[in-house]
Amino acid sequence: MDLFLSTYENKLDAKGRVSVPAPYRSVLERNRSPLYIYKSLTLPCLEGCGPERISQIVDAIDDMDSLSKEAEVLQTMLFSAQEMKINSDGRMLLPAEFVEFAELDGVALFAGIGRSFQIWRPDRHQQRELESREQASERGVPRLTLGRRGSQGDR
Amino acid sequence: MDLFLSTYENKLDAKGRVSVPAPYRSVLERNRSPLYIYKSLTLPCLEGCGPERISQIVDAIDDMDSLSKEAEVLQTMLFSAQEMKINSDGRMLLPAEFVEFAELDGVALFAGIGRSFQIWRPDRHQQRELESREQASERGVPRLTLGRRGSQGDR
DNA sequence: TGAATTCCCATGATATCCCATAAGAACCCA
DNA sequence: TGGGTTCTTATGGGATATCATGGGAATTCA
Repeated sequence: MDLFLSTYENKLDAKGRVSVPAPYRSVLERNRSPLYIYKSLTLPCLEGCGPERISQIVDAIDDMDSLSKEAEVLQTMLFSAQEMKINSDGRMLLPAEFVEFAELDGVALFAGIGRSFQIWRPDRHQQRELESREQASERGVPRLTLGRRGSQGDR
Repeated sequence: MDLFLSTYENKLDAKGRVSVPAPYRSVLERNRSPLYIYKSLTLPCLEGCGPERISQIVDAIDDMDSLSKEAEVLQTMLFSAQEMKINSDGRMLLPAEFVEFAELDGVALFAGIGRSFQIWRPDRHQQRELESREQASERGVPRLTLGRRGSQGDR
């Protein structure tokens, strides 16, 4: 079970370098996966993932009318995505465009959410967590069905 | 996983020369693929791809009634297509017709969308990205609930 | 012969690599 | 349990290689 979990705050230096948290790195290395980063479609943060997610998007586009609005939306994810080179020190170089998009300023917060992770400006992330917890207590928690998927068709 | 991703803004000089982004070049070189450029059917931009994509289009046309209007429309993609020579500096020469079609003016924006890429006039492309992001936040991301495909997605 | 195109080289910016240091965490041995 | 040692990880600085791009010479074609 190779998943991205937990949160880490690492420094972003003037050159745009950040250390990728070691646990994330070892997930990627175990799978010999390169790392892809792209701008979130709906949130002011970056998303990181392995190649499976990227090829899901590519395949999804091929399966739909390639001239539709929906396909265009998915293409937006692709052309914001970059394969990141992680150097021997375990760092990657965030291009200026990414830094600006997430409005990072010296610190990058990595938040693992399973098969992918997000990169946030720390104060923004904290605010988002607060909002989510408020919503949970006001409107209740979304239904969480944890049955085994696949073996027995649930749903 | 040889895909065209990310965006790059390169200069288009008076001679019509543009650098093909190095990552795109290495995708093509790895596959020993020549590069084809053609005019988009529906958008004011150019499209670039390798030979597989071209033959996909050819096959798609062969599968339809070759005398139909639809086939005729798709055929216009093909006869606008040109194989581009990439010189030793990694640049290609965009014919005036292409430059005019995409209304390029000194800068060419390359946007990788998986198995192909597009070449835009930067302001136009930014507009397009904005629209897609609006649509995504209003109507949500198109069915990215693409559960796990197959059993093990890797490679 | 003139225009267009290909080839070659120079340059600056930027990314990539390498080494050094420091803080923490894990470890070991008494 | 405590104290010291070794590894791993994060981070800073500087050297090197790569890439985009401008200019000009050589070549081709009409």
